[in-house]
Amino acid sequence: MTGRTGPADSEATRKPRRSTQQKSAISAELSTLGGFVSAQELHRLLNASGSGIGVATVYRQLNRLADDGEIDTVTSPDGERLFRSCHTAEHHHHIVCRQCGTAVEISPPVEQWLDDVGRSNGFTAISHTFEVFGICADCSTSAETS
Amino acid sequence: MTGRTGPADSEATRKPRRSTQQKSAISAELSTLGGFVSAQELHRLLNASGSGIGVATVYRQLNRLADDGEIDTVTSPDGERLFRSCHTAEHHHHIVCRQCGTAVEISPPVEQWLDDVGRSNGFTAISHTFEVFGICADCSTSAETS
DNA sequence: TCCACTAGTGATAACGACTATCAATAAATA
DNA sequence: TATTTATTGATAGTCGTTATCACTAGTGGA
Repeated sequence: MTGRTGPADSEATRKPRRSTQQKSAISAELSTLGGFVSAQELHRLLNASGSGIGVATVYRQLNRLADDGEIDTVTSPDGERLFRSCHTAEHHHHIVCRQCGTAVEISPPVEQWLDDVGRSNGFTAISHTFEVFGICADCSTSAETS
Repeated sequence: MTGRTGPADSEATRKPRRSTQQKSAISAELSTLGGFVSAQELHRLLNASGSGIGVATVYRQLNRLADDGEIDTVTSPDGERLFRSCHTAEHHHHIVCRQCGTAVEISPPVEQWLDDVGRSNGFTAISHTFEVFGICADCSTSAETS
């Protein structure tokens, strides 16, 4: 016991969360982009526009935002994690453009199905990833005319 | 023109393929294991049982086997690739035990659905990953009784 | 308003998975 | 058996991501 009063963890698990310029810059950039971006790319973009945010901070904030459910994450085919600001809190999936990161939300008919399959095979604590990549209409037309 | 006769690429793209002890050892270990393993783990196991196979070789063979469709690959939630010998050549998915790597083949009702969704959103060249992880019956019971 | 406290930052080292390099080795073929 | 060259293995390098740690800057109280 330290004797400090403290905010007595308002939510389930207390998490101080202090608002900083970097955090705002990151979320801002993320929402103006719209599509999915890698942490590396985001870091590059942020520094290109002047702010001297470090890589570590980008990763930190991105992870935190993801934990808090404020952004969506996806793992690209080559193992890189991609992020995008998302407003739907509930579980959903995307079809993501390999080229520009544009994403459309989809709801594949697998959630219920998965439960059944898991149960009937004796599996518990089931988690799943369903990620779809493709080339969006814009990118495929611009590729043709080049 | 080198003048060599050569096998005139029997398949689509010619690929010499020479049979080596290492390759056999790797596929053997893979099929006795049964479940999914990471390249690193496989390398560890192989060296534990005497053979002095290098990491590079493990990765090379694993990649080659995967390319040839002789083994299945899956990407774990933390980005590591897992391999297992598989006999079904056609496209399918698995539900994999996070603990022991045991896998059951599943065929989620998404293949056709995906086509439709992709088309209706203007996406082409669609690829998808659908990976399910859980704890198998064996592992969950052994965890209880510990 | 000033201060103490500490979450958050940033530079960089470290880490882990994976790949490239390259001399040496060992299958296949003549 | 000799020749050719695919394959190997040790190792350095790449790349994404995280840990470390001294320092900076929100925040709440005096």
